[in-house]
Amino acid sequence: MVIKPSLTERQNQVYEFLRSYIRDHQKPPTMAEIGNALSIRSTNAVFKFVVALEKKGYLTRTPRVSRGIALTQAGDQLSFTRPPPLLPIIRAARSDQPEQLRHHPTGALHVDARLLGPTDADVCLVTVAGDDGMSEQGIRMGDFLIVEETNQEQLFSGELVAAVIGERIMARSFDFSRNRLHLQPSARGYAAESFPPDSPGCHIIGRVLGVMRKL
Amino acid sequence: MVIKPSLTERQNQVYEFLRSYIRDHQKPPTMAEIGNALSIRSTNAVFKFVVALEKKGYLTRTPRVSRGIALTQAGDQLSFTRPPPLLPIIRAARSDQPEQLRHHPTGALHVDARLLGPTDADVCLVTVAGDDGMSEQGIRMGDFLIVEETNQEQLFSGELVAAVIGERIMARSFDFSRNRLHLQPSARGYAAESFPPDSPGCHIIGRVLGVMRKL
DNA sequence: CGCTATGGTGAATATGAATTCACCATAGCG
DNA sequence: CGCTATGGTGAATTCATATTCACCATAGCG
Repeated sequence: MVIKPSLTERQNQVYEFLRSYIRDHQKPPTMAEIGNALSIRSTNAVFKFVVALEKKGYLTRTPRVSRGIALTQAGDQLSFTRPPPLLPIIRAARSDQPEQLRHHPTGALHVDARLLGPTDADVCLVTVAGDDGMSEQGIRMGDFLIVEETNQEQLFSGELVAAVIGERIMARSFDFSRNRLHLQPSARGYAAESFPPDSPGCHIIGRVLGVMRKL
Repeated sequence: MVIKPSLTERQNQVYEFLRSYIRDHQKPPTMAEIGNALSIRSTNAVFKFVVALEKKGYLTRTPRVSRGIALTQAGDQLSFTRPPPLLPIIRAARSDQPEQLRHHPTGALHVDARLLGPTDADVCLVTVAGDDGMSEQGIRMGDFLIVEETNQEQLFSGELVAAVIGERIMARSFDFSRNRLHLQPSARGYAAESFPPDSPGCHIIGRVLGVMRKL
């Protein structure tokens, strides 16, 4: 078991116990329960561990409240406690009618928040329709792309983006230069495409945060 | 708001409050907190609601334990889609000690049941440690593989499997012929490996059901 | 050596919280 | 009408839990 930075062996044990207890019971343990698990007879010793972990930022307490312990983000609780968001799967639409995209989801999948990372934007899933020339990026036909919906101004050159080109959704490497939008596939044999800003033939959905595939 | 079978309006309100409180606080509320939210001044009234909900199977209590309420699966299924399973992320272990694998998860991620498909076996996640020669399959370094834990007899030739070879976990195409186990990478330049059955140098974790990647 | 951090025991204390008791109001029903 | 289920008040009681106090042992360090 990896010991977290600045935690002693024993503090780490307490921390790991908190994680497993919360996962199993859907609520934090009491001081006595912690002590019981780690063979500490005095709740005082446990209390001091909890305070130490709080000081180091691994948890927060609500004083004088039973089971008042909550693990912090730093301590990595999001993934196993909060139910993961349900992301809509959007289907292709014509690039000159991008508003249509969000209104006709074909389904939805739960995606763990840790695959999303910190983002305030809406996130959706798009399916890769065909072999779209991104095999070098490990993207294949049928994959789901996790897409953070951003507008063009928030993107950096070289980022992987999902875009509607014509009536197809594809993944492309993004580049904006010489006042034109360049969308490049990763594989040879596929043509890069280039559009003027606000071209009706091309609509950027957003940044690709991840990929999911069912075999 | 849809009222669940056999719940009164008020009982339903209590139940919905429990759900939202647990979602927001990662722990169940106290009687007083419930009463507070629903403008019930007497904890006794709240207590009677909780007992009623317990009797109807919407929750279970741990008597005389603070925050001893736990919502049941039954109540969950009626009210919202089941939270996706939380799969442990297992780390490399030596192939001659495969039992060790499950006992030291390094974390866990929620994975939508639709990516898993129908399976009764245990499913876990493994991380792809390095470029392991499966780029033709769209598998890259750092990817999570969704692995259905199966033993060798249940596998078919040509299936993609995850295996512990030496101390590394890798994805390989599975083939059993001439009384030997053949594990082939997809890319040229990587050697296929071949083992006798039950070789201590190789342990099959199971069939790869899917892939997840965070960029 | 004295000083400090860590990890502990055991008991006392105060507050949090579940549970019980007594009693009330309203609505539906045979 | 009397009966029962539901929903409620307020206070008392008892157990659970957090927090504090006093004191101890060990190891590393200047």
